[in-house]
Amino acid sequence: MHPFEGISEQHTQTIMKARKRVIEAIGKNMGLYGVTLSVGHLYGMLFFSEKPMTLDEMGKEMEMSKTSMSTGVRMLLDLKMVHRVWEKGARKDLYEAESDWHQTFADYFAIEWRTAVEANVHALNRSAGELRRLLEEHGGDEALASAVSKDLEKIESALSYYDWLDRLIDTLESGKIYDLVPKEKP
Amino acid sequence: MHPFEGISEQHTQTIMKARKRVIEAIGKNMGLYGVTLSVGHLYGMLFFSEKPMTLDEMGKEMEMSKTSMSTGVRMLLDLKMVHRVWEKGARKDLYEAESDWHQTFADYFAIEWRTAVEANVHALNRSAGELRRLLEEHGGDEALASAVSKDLEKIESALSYYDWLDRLIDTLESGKIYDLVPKEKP
DNA sequence: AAGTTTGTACAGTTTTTTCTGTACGTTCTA
DNA sequence: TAGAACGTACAGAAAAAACTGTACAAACTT
Repeated sequence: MHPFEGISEQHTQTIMKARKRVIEAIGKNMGLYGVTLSVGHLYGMLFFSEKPMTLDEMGKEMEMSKTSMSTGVRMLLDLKMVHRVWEKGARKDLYEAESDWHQTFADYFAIEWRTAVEANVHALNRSAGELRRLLEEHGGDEALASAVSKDLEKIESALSYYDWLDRLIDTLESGKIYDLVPKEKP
Repeated sequence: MHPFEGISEQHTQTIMKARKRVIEAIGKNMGLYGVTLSVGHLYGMLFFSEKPMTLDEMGKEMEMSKTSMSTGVRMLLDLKMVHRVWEKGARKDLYEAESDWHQTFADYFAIEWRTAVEANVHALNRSAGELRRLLEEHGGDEALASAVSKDLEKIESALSYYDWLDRLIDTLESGKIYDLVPKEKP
């Protein structure tokens, strides 16, 4: 990261310091996306890099092993926070940070939260089915019916929440969210 | 967790199995809220418990130390996923899972994401200020102006995103989100 | 086809996090 | 006011994770 040809040492320092503050902040808060401090830092670095970077360049800049860069980049790729870039006759793979953070946010939900919703809904439906069957077959048993009904209520309430969450994620994924909450300040 | 008085062993098994599946799924996916598998599991357990639980009861049920229950509960309290319950002349503290998951979801953003937004915005503004000053004072320097402008653009784009995210969180916190994405299926 | 170069799998090490047991301050009981 | 019970701070042990170096397969160069 020395893109500052023709710029004095002092001004370079100022720019680097400004960048570093932001990178640090980003890195620290990317725990919300389930990534390490160092992976967050890697993203921040790529965010400011004006040209796509290779694994070797990242490793040098971060003072970390190439292996770590490889796994770090893969995580960021999975989250769609980074994408591979093609360049004429390039030997090495090149990576670039996704700069549209609205998109990144939406992707995160479409990828991670959607998966969780599906897994939970699956479990909830399965259990709800079993409980409903129990209720059908032994509905006469007062104590049983009462206990099962309580659980079923909780499960149904959870399912209703996930239904809503799923629709919320839909609006993020489709971009319809920007009709509801506009990008530009009202 | 043996609320099943007057229910046969076999039916108790069925209910427990249904619960366990859900608790497991919940626990597994609560990593999205930044908590451990075991804390997620604790939450799931509380979710199905029909009466509020004490730390000792949780420890017994989870087969974990009371200390772990204490710290686990505090995390869940911080996330507002669990709240303390008052009971007539109770020696021990009692805790209960927040059952409104819409609220839990909203609180999570209001608590964790809002904090992150604020920290990042702070850093971005600070750095933007420094860069703008640099630009004002040495705008004549072609190379400098070009480099600084690129960084400023990125920062401003990020700030614009955070402004949007902040407003999105507002709609979650105020409940206005349910006008935009209704709880009930359309 | 031989020789490089590149990215990643894997095993081992280091670091971090999670969990436990003890100790102690606080609050309730008698 | 003495005694017991409760919750948590803290330090150490156990478990999990992050990170590194080596080794190797795939792709490219010549």
